[in-house]
Amino acid sequence: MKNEPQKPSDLSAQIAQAIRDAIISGELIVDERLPSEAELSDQFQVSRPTVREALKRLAAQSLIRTQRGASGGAFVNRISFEDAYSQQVTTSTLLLSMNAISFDTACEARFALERACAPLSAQRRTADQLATMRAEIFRQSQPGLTDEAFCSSDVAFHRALVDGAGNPVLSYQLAGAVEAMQPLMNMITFTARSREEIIGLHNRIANALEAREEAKVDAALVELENYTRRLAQDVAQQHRKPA
Amino acid sequence: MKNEPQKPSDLSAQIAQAIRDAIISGELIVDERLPSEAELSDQFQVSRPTVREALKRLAAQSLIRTQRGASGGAFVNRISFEDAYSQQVTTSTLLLSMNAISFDTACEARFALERACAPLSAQRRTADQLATMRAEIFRQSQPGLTDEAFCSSDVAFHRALVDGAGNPVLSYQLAGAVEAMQPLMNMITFTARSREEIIGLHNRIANALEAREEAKVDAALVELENYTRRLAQDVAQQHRKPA
DNA sequence: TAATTTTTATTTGTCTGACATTTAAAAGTC
DNA sequence: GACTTTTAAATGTCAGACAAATAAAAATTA
Repeated sequence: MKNEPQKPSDLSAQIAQAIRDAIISGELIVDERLPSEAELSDQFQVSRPTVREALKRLAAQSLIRTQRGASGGAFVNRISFEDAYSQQVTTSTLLLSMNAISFDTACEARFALERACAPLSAQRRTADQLATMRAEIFRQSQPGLTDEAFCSSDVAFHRALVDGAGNPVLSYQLAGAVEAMQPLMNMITFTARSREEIIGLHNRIANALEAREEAKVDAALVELENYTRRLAQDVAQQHRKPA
Repeated sequence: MKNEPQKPSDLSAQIAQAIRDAIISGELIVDERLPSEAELSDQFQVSRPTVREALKRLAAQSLIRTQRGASGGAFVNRISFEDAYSQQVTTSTLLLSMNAISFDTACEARFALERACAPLSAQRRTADQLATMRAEIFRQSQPGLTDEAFCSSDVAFHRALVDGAGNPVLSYQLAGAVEAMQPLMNMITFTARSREEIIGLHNRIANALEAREEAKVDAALVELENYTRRLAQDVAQQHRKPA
């Protein structure tokens, strides 16, 4: 854990980086206790508030956790898929909403990624995952369902599809992407979408997965992508000439 | 920007969450200036150090940036692809190294994702991107190249492939994944890999992209995946019986 | 008047020192 | 030996101060 590798400003950022590097390099291992704030103050020759600001930066990235009391302190955190996933969703959501990503671009990326795990899912999906998808389809066909509930069920359906691949790395990457794009999707297709059409395609996906037919899963996903993009184009068209 | 929606501890985390929510909801927009630290202290009824810890948490996520001096302050940051990308690499790298992800799992995910953008890349790759890939292949075939340099060239090659899809969202997602997995890849294949074999496959990929033949790109990627996984199995075998 | 320099006010960055709170371990008690 | 009390160590929070940067206002000068 060396001391100052950066340009001269923002001590707390420098210290955070030094500790971060130590964690990434393996110099500090999971569940290892960092020196106390007082000791870090001495080591880095800064005050305790500065050290604390550095530690809070690391805590925000889930790199450490802190515990109060005797034998408490800051500990290197084992980053869980949940941690990584929720961080990715936050970041990706803002990234998309702040950078004027076109619906088409987001949609293309989303379905490209989803189709990537369709073959694996066709091979490996469990009965449980299939049941989840069926249950979500059932929810989606309930008459009184709000738009919000329909969308969240939509996300759950696709999440089950992705989880079917049985690869936690894929699930982490894809679920983050799908969820981050959902607000963008919803905003455009909220009013225009036909639930029947979507439910029909969901059913085709579920049936294809049940029969473990990769090609049919892929075909249904392609249709869903085309339908979604067509929808968005229609909505855009209407916005241009609202007469 | 409401005040306390959480359980009673870690004020700085609560305040950070409140501001984070305000940014995500759009209540605070890009480049908008937050109240000064003193004003936030008043609003949230906490001391300035506590406010500062909250702001540092947000800065660690690239949600805000700060500027000193008169008319300085904390501003809502427009998250760039670079920000999101580097954060994702850090998180994903640690996620993989801390959770005993098997090489096979990581490898499967990586190539599944990469194959997802191969068709798009075949359609859209620019002459420039193709030239980048050729240049990296050339580097890889230089005799005196260190293992580290070979690996970083490998990453650059695949990055160009991904960028060829012309979809920044895909590039962001994929490049993060590929780069995060590279250390894991290298660790296992460093000594055992045959550069000739890999360069041959890279050439096949580049040729297929030049001819815009999706199927051939995919086939070459599948072969590269199989080769890589076979390699890893061999290495694992040797470790078990080192005689 | 116009350009330049100086001053000033505001804001973040950092430090010192203190107290509150939590928690595990040590000491004491029955 | 089991339980209670005390103690010490650590993080969480606060108050007040000064340093440094920076933009705007004021003063100065050509």
